[in-house]
Amino acid sequence: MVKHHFTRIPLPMSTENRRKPRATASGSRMEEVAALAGVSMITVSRAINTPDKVAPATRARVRAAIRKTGYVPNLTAGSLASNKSRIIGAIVPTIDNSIFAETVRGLSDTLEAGGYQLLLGQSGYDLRAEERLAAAFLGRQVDGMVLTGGEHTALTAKRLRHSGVPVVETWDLPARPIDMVAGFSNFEAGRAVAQFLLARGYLRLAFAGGPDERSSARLAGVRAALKGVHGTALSTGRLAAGASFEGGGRVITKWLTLQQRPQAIFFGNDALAAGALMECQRRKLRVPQDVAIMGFADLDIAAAIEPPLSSVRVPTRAMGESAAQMLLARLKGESAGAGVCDLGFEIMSRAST
Amino acid sequence: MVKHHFTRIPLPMSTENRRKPRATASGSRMEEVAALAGVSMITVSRAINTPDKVAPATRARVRAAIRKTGYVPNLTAGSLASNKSRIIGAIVPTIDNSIFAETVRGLSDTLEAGGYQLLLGQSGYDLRAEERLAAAFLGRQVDGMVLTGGEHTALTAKRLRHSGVPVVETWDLPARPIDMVAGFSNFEAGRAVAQFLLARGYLRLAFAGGPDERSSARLAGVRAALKGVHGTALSTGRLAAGASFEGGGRVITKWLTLQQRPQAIFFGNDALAAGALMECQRRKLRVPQDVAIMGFADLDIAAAIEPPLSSVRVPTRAMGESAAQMLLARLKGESAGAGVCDLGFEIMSRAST
DNA sequence: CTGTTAGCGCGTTCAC
DNA sequence: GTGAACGCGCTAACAG
Repeated sequence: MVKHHFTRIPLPMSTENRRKPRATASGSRMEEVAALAGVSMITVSRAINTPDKVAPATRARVRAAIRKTGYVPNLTAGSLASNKSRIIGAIVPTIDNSIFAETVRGLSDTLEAGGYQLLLGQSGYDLRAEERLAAAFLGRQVDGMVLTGGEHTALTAKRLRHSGVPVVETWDLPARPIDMVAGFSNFEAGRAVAQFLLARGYLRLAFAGGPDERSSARLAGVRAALKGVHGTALSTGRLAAGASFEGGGRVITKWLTLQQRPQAIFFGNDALAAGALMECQRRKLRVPQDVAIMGFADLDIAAAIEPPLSSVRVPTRAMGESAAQMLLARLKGESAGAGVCDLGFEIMSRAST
Repeated sequence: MVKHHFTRIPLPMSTENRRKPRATASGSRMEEVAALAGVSMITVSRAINTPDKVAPATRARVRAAIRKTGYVPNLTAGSLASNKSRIIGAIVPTIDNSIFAETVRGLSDTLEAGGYQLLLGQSGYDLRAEERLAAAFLGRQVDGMVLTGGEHTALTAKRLRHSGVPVVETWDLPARPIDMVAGFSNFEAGRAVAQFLLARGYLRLAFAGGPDERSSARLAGVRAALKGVHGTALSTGRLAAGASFEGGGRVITKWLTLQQRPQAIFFGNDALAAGALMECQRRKLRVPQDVAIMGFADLDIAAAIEPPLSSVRVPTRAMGESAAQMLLARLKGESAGAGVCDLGFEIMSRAST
């Protein structure tokens, strides 16, 4: 009697037991295209990715076959094989706020033109959330990362440094960047605003901004400008994250209760400043006579509102575009690319100050 | 003499010629984790993806090994093997415009809570661009798609239908949806606005909106409401895509040149309407006595501006959240999920009308 | 310019 | 509860 005790005989699985080709309604595979065009798969691959390396006649046949089959390449498989995803991950605090939306738009437009796509995450100004998103993005083999600001958890920074993918930090000039930077100095912007206001005769200033790192840097800049200047004063109020018209209005309400009222208020962004301006309209307060108002970011509303709002023009869109270009350059192998790109800012003096 | 005429002897390639394990700075592979934990790869996989199916002790050892190695799973490889990417693709006209930004935020937040990520594309109101983006997203094996509006190229619709991935259209109620819908009726919104204005005694109306399909639907609704009502008139002006304060101001300038001036202007969005309002302030025109102004979307600025702006509250954020929930439900296998979700709208009557 | 071979890193399938 | 093999669909590396 034969004892059936085979300790593993690696028989090929019966065809029935093989994993079925996926029930993909999503169409044909490269193999079919190759068969139809009478070439090998690699030729199809090249006709798609590097058309120059394929003879024109062959290329035409492959293209025809692609059209006939309705073939859509599976980029996931391509990514796995090539270790290139052609995806860039970007993390912004929020997209509601037009200031970051512009940066995302610059990023997205430039990346799409370069054949890359944007995986977008919102951190909600929460560095833990940023950490989770960054990990998830790295797991997806993004080819590059764009972050907002220079403040991250230690783990985020470590992972990104070790990942080997190019990284661009935006919206600030971090003292110790992870990799590349496309930003401007929030500290210098704060200082410039304070100097501007001082020069116009406003000595008692107020600062009303968010709790984030960049806002803090601007506040530090304001402090630096005021330091040792006689007769100056600074009140500060931190607002919850986010930029609302309503929040700006509340600052005016609060301001009215103060004893020594500040002569000028520097807001963390134009939405707050515009909200304050509208509250002043409602209360018949004169701007800038009763209180001068300064915004930040120079959104469209700054020039449109009455009275026009002084603000700080920052390179919102340019930061996105530059970040994308720096990444694209690095990904093309131009490793020499500029490391830190200071895109500057500009004080826009209008009627509100 | 032996004749060396081997017509292909599949010798293993010499080790030197093998493709090198990628120069990945990005860390360890699952194999190393498995070795360290003394288990097989599949157990590591299960400890990550379906922890319940692994004994607690084993799970703990795997977790420790993951921590020690700093292992980050390669989701691309996982996607290829499982045919699931845990990525949702979304295409909006633009992200600059706060109205879509809110929807994207709702989407992103809900998807991230469900373990999915958002691949974002901007079409710039261009259906061809949408077509390209949709193809690229499908090629990336997205698990679901979210589109803005119900108008797409025939090819886009066909590809999406054939793809088998769940699709949600937002911001309108298409007559013939591709799959699911989370929106509201732009036609009815237009009609409701016209009826609202007529009821308040404004008979000569103007419509100033963008060139997109949803704007056209609202205009059609306005027309329907005016039809057969004696003494009414309608001027229309189409603005370039996008919503700027400045554009709204220009409408007022144009309006001043008209002979029979419309008594009320219905704008395609609040940015235009607010821009118009600010232009009126500048020109000392009284709102609504000289001209009534109606916005759309009920952005924050509508309630904040002076005079407060009548508008139509639309479920910007809810559309994003609902779209995400519908997709997540479908992806969990709850195929019964509601097909069309009309989230409605609400006329916000304020001082500008 | 075109083809052959091997394998990217993981999840699925079945067996135990 | 755990494991072994196979292959997802494509591209890198070579040879011709």
